[in-house]
Amino acid sequence: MIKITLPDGSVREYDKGTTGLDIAKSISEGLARNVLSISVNGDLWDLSRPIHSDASIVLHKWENEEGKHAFWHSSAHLLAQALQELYPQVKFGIGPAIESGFYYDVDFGDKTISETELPAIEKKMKDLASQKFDYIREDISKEEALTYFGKKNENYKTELISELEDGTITLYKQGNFTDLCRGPHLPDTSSIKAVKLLSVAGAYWRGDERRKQLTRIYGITFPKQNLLDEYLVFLEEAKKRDHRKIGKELELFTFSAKVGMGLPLWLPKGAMLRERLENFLKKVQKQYGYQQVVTPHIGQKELYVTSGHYAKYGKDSFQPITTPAEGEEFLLKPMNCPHHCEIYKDKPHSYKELPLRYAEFGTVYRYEQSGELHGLTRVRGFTQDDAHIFCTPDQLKDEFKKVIDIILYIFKTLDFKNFTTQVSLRDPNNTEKYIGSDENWKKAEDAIIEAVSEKGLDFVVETGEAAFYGPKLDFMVKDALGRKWQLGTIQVDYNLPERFELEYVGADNQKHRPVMIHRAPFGSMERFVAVLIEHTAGKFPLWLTPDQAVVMTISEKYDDYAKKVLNLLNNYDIRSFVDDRSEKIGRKIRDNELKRIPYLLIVGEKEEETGTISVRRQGEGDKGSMTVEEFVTFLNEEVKRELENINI
RNA sequence: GCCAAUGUAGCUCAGUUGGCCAGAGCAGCUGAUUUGUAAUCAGCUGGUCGGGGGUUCGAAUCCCUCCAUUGGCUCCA
Repeated sequence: MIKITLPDGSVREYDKGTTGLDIAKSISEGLARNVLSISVNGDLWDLSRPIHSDASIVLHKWENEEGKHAFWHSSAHLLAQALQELYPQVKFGIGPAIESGFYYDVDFGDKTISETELPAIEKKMKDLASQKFDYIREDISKEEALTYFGKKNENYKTELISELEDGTITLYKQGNFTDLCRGPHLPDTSSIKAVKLLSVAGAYWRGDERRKQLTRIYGITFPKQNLLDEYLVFLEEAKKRDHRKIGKELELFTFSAKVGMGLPLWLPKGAMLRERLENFLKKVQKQYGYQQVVTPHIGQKELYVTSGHYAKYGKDSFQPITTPAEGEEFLLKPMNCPHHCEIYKDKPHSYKELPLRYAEFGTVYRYEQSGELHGLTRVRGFTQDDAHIFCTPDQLKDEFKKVIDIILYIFKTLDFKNFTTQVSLRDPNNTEKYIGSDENWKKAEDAIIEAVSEKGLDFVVETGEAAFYGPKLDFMVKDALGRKWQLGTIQVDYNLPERFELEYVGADNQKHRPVMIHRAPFGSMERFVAVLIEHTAGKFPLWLTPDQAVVMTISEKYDDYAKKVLNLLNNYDIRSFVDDRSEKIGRKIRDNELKRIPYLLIVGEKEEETGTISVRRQGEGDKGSMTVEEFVTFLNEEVKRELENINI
């Protein structure tokens, strides 16, 4: 007998060689029906794998990430099995579970596959699933594995195997499909009830663009049809929140093929929104001792040679602008920092002046690959809410922490609750990708980790993700479809001060080198607005929204009164307009609701007689009537509430 | 840049075994209506069917190419 410890601490005895499924059955029939995988002493196992010694276990169901993972991983194998039957020539790459579903990368040889073929593959998957194939685990040696896959000409598999350590390799088999796999898997295919293949895409083998591009098929599966239905509804809802769609509906921005792809054109309402965001941040930054500066959109090539950007990105950037006579070369600026370094160099600095904080809403231009462009989130010309802090090494950590405060304040004000933070460090095995000394990198990386830890942020560390001149802390927020975007960023930089030979005179009357912090709380106005749109579905906070109120007339008899109301609102700085179309009030309500105008003000006979307005809140309905002054107070209090949850 | 797909009026979309002057709803314009809490009625305007080339007696429809967009991959200072 062996002792099995359950998550609640209770211990049960089982025969040696019992399985996860046996344990589940011994607890309850319902659990046995729903359990998908098991952790044995912290390792993920199949439910059918015999347990030979004492262990503590956790059973995973659909509701657990581990359970879903096993389910989708097994589904990827099912997809592969279906592909093998339908397209015998196919060769397999890898097929993992992902955050929502799974994919399989396959090589169809000369054949191309299109999405029109997906329904047939789905059908085959469902057929196979209902045949209840067991997922059978098998241990073999590396040599045997190489021979086995070699015989089948599975060159992607043999490449993977040859890189594995010598020893035992596990295979999983269901029906006549066998795959190299660590597992774990479901006991059998029958629990996969609902299948949806979502898209076909190209994906380079092992993520290397120099290697062959395989066909990736994305899919998702569920143990019940209604879960799939719900997921498809979610996808539809997410589409409605897409910032590209809402941006068009609310007339915030547009693109023109004639102006150029990836170059956003901000329409009046979008420009208004953006301006308010800028003013909001300027106000916060003023309190933190930032000073606004302004620099041009181009700079001499030499500037970027000095900064190191030219060597790193010159070939992949917009190419230099040349002058007619003198043959000078200028680059569109890809970053503001070199310009700000030159501002710093305008005069000598004393340690008493530091930290110096130069801020600029600086528009930069980067050549992004055409296939990368995506609405406002990935563009070729964008405005960073940039600033560079020049400080002494002693001041670095405190300054870094203050920047974190600004970012958290902004996220809180705009109700971004589900952000993640990522510390990006240099790849120690690939240091030639970066500039600067090992010593400076260490100092910079330590400073970030200390500051972030002291701030109590919950962060993940990614090595190899640093900027080429320094490590960074990024704040990531998801869009409506769950795609992660980097918004705020803070970067520590010892290198540019050296390259630009920046100095200050210390208390010891000696020259010293300052440290630089690059930071952008929004990241870029474009991307930030995009994510804000998706978060709010276009219902912006009252303080930010382009139009706060609309005055709607019952009939044209009340046009004059409506204009009086509008004048009053203007006097109180309420952003508003009149809807005096010859339409019924129901129609005006509908149209302005759809335009996400927060307050709909109705004026007719009653209101004119009593000198009031009838107030309706977007999405909520009638709020009764009040005087314009009362409404202004009411609205201003709401704005105050939106902005006051922050104490700097 | 690569793989796959899409592109018909300002917007959403019909229209493919190739065949009468290419359609609808919404938006816009004109007129009627003077309206009380999510769509008033009528008329009209609007498209070189993404651009170019080809096949054909005939192309929105088939082929080639370019452009743009979408979903991914690679990249992201």
